[in-house]
Amino acid sequence: MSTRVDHEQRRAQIAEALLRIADTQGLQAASMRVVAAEAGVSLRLVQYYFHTKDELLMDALARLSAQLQVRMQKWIAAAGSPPNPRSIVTAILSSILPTDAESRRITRTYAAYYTLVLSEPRLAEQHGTTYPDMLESFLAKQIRAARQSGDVSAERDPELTAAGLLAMTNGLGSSVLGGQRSGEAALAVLSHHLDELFGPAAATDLSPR
Amino acid sequence: MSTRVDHEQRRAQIAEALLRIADTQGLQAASMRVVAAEAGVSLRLVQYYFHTKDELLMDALARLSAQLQVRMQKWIAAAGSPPNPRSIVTAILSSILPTDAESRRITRTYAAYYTLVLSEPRLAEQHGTTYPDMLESFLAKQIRAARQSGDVSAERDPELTAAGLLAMTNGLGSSVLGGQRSGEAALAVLSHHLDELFGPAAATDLSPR
DNA sequence: CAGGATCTGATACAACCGTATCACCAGTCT
DNA sequence: AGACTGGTGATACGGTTGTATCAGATCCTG
Repeated sequence: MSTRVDHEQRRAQIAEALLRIADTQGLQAASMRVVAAEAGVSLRLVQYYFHTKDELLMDALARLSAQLQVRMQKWIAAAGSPPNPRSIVTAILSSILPTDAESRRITRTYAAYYTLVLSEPRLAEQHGTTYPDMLESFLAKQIRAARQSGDVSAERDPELTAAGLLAMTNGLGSSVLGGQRSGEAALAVLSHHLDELFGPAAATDLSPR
Repeated sequence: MSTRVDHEQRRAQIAEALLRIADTQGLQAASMRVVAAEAGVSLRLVQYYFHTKDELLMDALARLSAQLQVRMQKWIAAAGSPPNPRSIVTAILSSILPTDAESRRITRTYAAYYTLVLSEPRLAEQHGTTYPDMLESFLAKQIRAARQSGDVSAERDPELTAAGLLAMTNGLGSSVLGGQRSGEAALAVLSHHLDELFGPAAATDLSPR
């Protein structure tokens, strides 16, 4: 059971290279050879650690998804103490919006995967497609809590509202990536809708640390 | 100035074939040869009418954009007489949502182009990127009118609200394409938010004719 | 009717793709 | 010590890509 090098580390090194290329040049530019060059290894090595390209693609996607989850956790944790539904919802949605370098990278890379999933739906099943649903119901739970405490009007349906907010955030992200508006402008749109959903209340602190 | 065949018709025939492939298999599957086969012509002919692949890609995108505009016009016209801001906004947004075969085709094809634009931003300038901005300000105008007639709360900023609604609709469209929810479910989310924006009033008639 | 523009077919090209193969080196285990 | 396995390099294979070239049709115009 002895290995000269750390497999996991090597796989990470290569997968990260793939993600870097997907971010800057799109997935269609990420050939095995280009990935190998970006990672600073030989083509053979890429083949050795990932028997097929699909395997590499899937592994990298899993890592990307993990990175996003870590980021969201960080933003939620920094959402203010004690955490209330509003700050949690605000933190989650803001963390998805491409406003800083990291989120822009993640969002752009996800977008690169998006069309791949559209033309190859089998990939969706393989990867945790259930994840966005979990996120949506988590948001709905927060909104329901806020509604019971009177911070949100009783007329709002929690599920529909959560779905709408998440979709809006994704749509805003797309427009930022497409260069149609700045990250700050997108955040302003989101904030306006959150102000309207919850009371016109408090200041909106953002970003962790 | 004599031509045996109608150039425009031939170009349309080929470009339509490209769009059909982009819809069903994604843009990366739309090679010159495949497009030629789909259009039922020889590879040489495709090259003859479109000197380069970029030219074909751009021409097809322009046609797609025109198709969407026609569809939106049709929906607006059928939005009810006399048209009021609410019905117009509802018509526009619903027409974008992938609920029927045509809109699903258009949305999916647009999505196929999306990542292409991300990795090759120069394409965006070439194409009418100003179009979504026009749409957004048109929506804002409708909302401002509804605000002045008292149908929309004065606290709503027309521009921010319009941007949010459009982004939400785009985001909902993405989730439908991704198989996360049905077109009807997306429409329910949108309707809920429109009900909340305008009064809880009238029935929501949709789809033309 | 000759001549030139318009249109179409067949085929070639160099580059790149994902994947596979063959050979070799360096450690570990029996 | 010797066989075996994990890790690595160089190179080749068949296929597909966008584009180019050479040839031959078909038709309008002078």
